[in-house]
Amino acid sequence: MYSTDFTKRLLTYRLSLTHLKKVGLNDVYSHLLAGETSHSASLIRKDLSRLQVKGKRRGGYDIDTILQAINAYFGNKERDRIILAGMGNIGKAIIQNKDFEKHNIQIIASFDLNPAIQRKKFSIPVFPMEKCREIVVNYKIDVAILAVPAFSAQSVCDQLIQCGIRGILNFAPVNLKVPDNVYVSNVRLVDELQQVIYHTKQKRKHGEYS
Amino acid sequence: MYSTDFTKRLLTYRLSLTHLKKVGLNDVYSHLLAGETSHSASLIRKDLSRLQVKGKRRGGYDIDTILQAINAYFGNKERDRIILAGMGNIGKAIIQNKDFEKHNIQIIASFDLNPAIQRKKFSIPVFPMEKCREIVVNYKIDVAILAVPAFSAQSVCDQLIQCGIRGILNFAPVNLKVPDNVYVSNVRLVDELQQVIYHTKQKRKHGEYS
DNA sequence: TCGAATTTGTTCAATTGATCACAATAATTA
DNA sequence: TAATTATTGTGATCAATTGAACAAATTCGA
Repeated sequence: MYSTDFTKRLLTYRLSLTHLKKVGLNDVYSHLLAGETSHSASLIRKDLSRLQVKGKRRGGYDIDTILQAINAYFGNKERDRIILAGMGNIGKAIIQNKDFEKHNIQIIASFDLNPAIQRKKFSIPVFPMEKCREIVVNYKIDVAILAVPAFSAQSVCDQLIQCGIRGILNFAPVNLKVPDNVYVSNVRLVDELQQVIYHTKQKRKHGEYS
Repeated sequence: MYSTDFTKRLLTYRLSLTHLKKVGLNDVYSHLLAGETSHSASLIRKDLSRLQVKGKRRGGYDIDTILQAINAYFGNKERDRIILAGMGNIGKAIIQNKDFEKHNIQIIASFDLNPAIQRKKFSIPVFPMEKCREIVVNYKIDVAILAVPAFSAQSVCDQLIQCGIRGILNFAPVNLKVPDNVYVSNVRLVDELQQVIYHTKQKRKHGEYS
């Protein structure tokens, strides 16, 4: 299986390529894409080669061909349906984000422990956790976004897995414990920011300009 | 300079260690921390060695010592002050998040192009972009969170840099172009989710259980 | 049509990063 | 106290990933 870095780079390429296409280009050179994505040209060529995308020598690569290959890699034929656990600030921000729809990802339902929130109206239905199994099973859901407070994250995570969830995007600042047939990816906003702060300070110290 | 992976791991360790401490532990073995963080025990020992944290042979490591070393590594003496650009869904979710405060990061001001939003009351003041330079200079701000829509991301980014910002945490689905004395880290929610979906499917195919 | 210029595709080398393995050391038990 | 067990700390090895370099191919211009 390919490394997660490879997979991540593909999404970076896709972002730049859709942009370049919008700007009016039909072809790219590896150098051009390198400038856009800050990956080296030779690495890009290697990645495209792994995707079995052929370029024309001296002619560059056809953008649509690359985009199709990337989408095929992610299996973007069918629409992916997922659920959301936690309707706090982050949860709300997520369901209001239109980008998921654009990429054929649909959040079909949300869960929250708080009955007051269950009663409020959102763009998607909000259920109590007890409803989780029913929905996961009926709609054959594999993936969940976990956006609950830290103190309940592990417990909600366990419930999700119990219901059949096999992939989790976790926003809670917790290192979840899961069986190894479950895939977890963490988005830790504080950590991300702390890293930016750290590396910014480092650049000031060691950077070429200072 | 150390790799970003190392820096990221330290924050993972910190998360588990504060948890373990809360649970009542004073010491950890590298194996234990390995189980919590899903990094190998030997890698953890190497990392701690790089941090110049000494353990006791057969006695493990003192949790507080590690935590102090990690915090020292990130220079957590002084409070870090940053700004936020964009008061949409993500921006609002960020200022409502209490975790930043807990880690001594203070968001001192926010900026938004929309005058209606500027007039609303939030926990921090919201200014028009024209005020940016004044605040960045007066308060000596280095780092900004960029949470504006994709179409204006590059332009706002340019303005931030123009005002003196040197580190950016970017939430817009755009590959920003910045001079190389500026550090950028991207949080791409759609990409993160797409990766989870992809790897979850892969696990179903190739995983040990299936 | 021929040559020059340019870009891909791929091999090779080198660096980096992680794991392995084990010596050193400390604690525990008999 | 001596033997045994458990854990750190690190040198050596192994693997993976990236970058460099160059041959092959295509286009363009003269």
